Amino acid sequence: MLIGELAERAGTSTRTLRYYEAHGLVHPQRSANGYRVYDEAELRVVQEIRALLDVGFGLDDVRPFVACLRAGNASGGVCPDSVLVLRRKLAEVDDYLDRLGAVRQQLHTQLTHAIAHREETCPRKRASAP
Amino acid sequence: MLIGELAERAGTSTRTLRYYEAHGLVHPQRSANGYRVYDEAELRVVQEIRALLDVGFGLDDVRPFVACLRAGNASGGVCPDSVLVLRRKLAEVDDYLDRLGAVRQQLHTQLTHAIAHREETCPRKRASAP
DNA sequence: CCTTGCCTTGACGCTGACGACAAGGTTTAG
DNA sequence: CTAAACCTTGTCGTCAGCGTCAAGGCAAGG
Repeated sequence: MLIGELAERAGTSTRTLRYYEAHGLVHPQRSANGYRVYDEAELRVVQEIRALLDVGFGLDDVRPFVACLRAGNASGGVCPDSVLVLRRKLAEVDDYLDRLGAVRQQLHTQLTHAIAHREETCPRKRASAP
Repeated sequence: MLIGELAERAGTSTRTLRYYEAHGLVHPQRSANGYRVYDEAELRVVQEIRALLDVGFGLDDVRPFVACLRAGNASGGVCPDSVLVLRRKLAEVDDYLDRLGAVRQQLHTQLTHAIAHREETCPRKRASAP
């Protein structure tokens, strides 16, 4: 399988696949003319990479998962290194959820305050929207 | 007040203040020697900018709040344009919270699965941790 | 006069995951 | 012969909010 085919099958671009290779995530063989040749298994690998990036992982975070897949596991997440990353990411996400929740609260408060302010400076006849 | 003093009082850098100016958020006067001269009110403005950026706003989002403060309001959030931004941001945050929650769920599931997998391939004597 | 400590503009660096070219080789079909 | 459709490496651009020099002007104290 050449790079174009893999790109299409994985729903990505050739540029992306070369980028992953430059960062050590895929190691295609080369045919006589210098073309990259991928075997079927790489499709799974690329799909795993894409899925993890979509979820907010960085390329470095993805590496253990790729290695895990290459080691013959059906899922990239079952190896110890992957689990470490999963734990760390879960903690990060929880952290972010907390902060984002606080932000949401703040926005809500500001909005409420602004509405109240509008009612105060420009009151309606009783309490009804037009 | 010169730029260095404002920077320190606002807890930021001179570079940052010049950056805000380049993007039309502050308009200091100039003294005879070309130095930027800020009046006291600008401190509030800069603090508002910083607060909003910290919460995840972009510079463009911040503009209405600055204008609102300059219009004499005690809070930058009470003007109609600011309220629009607040509403939009609240929606964005809610959206992001949803997606982040889904991601969290996925991570949790993967972790659970990985633990189960470990128990399966490398079982303990009964069910206890060392 | 010299140093110190402000200030000025200008311009490159950074982070991440690519997109978008440029300039060229290969293979196949017509 | 040539056009089409692959492939190659290399390099620059993107987004945001600054950090970090660089090179120089201005003011004041000793």
